[in-house]
Amino acid sequence: MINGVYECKADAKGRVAIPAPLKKQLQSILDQGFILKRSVFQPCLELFPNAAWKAVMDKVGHLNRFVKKHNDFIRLYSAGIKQLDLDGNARLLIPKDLLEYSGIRSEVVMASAVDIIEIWDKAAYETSLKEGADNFGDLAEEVMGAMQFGGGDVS
Amino acid sequence: MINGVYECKADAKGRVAIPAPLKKQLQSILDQGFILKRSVFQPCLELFPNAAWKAVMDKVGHLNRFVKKHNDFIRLYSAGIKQLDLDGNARLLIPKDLLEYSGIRSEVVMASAVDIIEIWDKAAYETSLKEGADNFGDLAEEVMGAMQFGGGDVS
DNA sequence: TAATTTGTGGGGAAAAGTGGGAAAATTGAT
DNA sequence: ATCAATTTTCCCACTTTTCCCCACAAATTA
Repeated sequence: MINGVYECKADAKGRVAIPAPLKKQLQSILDQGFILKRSVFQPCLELFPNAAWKAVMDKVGHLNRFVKKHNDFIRLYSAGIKQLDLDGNARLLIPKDLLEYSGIRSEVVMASAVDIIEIWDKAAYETSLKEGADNFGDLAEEVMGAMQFGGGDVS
Repeated sequence: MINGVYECKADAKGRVAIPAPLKKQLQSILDQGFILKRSVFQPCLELFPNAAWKAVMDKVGHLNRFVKKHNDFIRLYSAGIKQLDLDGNARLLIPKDLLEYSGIRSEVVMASAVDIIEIWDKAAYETSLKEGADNFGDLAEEVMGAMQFGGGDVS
């Protein structure tokens, strides 16, 4: 479980340093490599620690390739996957095609999402938060159902 | 359960001392760390004692990120999350992005909300109280009206 | 008034972030 | 096949920020 949302910067070469607090949380698995890929729903990137990626692949591995939709899903979901290691300064080098897909130029947001990290262009991130806030109440109720927050109110 | 609303100040570095009465209530968990994050609906911050946060994450951790609404919920709810510890003087160091989001410069209000603490810029807090006061009667009736209180009536 | 607790501010060491450039590798052209 | 040109990778050094500690001011209590 990873916790933390941090702003950082990409340099002209597409290198992004992992913010220190996140780096600390990932310390034990930093050298095990990562998978970087497009997000399914949003114009952002997803960074999977290798173990988290394996967990996903376990599930994908149980799909039936003789079912066309399964086969299609596997191909589409795997599109643009890159295996990455960090450089000596714990920076990710984001490939050009993924920079373009995510719209990342300089200002970047790294946002934990349970067991992976979403990597956003800052402006795109803020936009998506603003758009989502309007009906967050309905969303929370639908997604979390009877979940008990403080006083029955998700503030 | 945390009680009380207190005013305090942020210094030029974004450090906020926890008022003594609150500190007393939290004494046993001060050293267990906190989660600080944006509130979704209001321009204020939410401070979760670690235990309270874990309770939330137990549920969020079971969501399925292949469901778009789940994915959206996670991102919206996680906005601005930071893991924090107190410094040697029991002060919180509020990160720059959260200072900006909350509009906090100097005057701060810490308001308990059941098991978390809301942290407001004082002016923003007063404004939100004024706006809320107009229809507070209706709101109270709507939220609390249907609830069964223990012995007798609520008048 | 003295003593203790609470609140406030600042300085300096250490870590993190940032950028540039050299070495290595790849590509392409002659 | 060799050399030049471009890209990629790696490493180093500088700048900025953060964190930790100490010291003082204010307020509360004895």
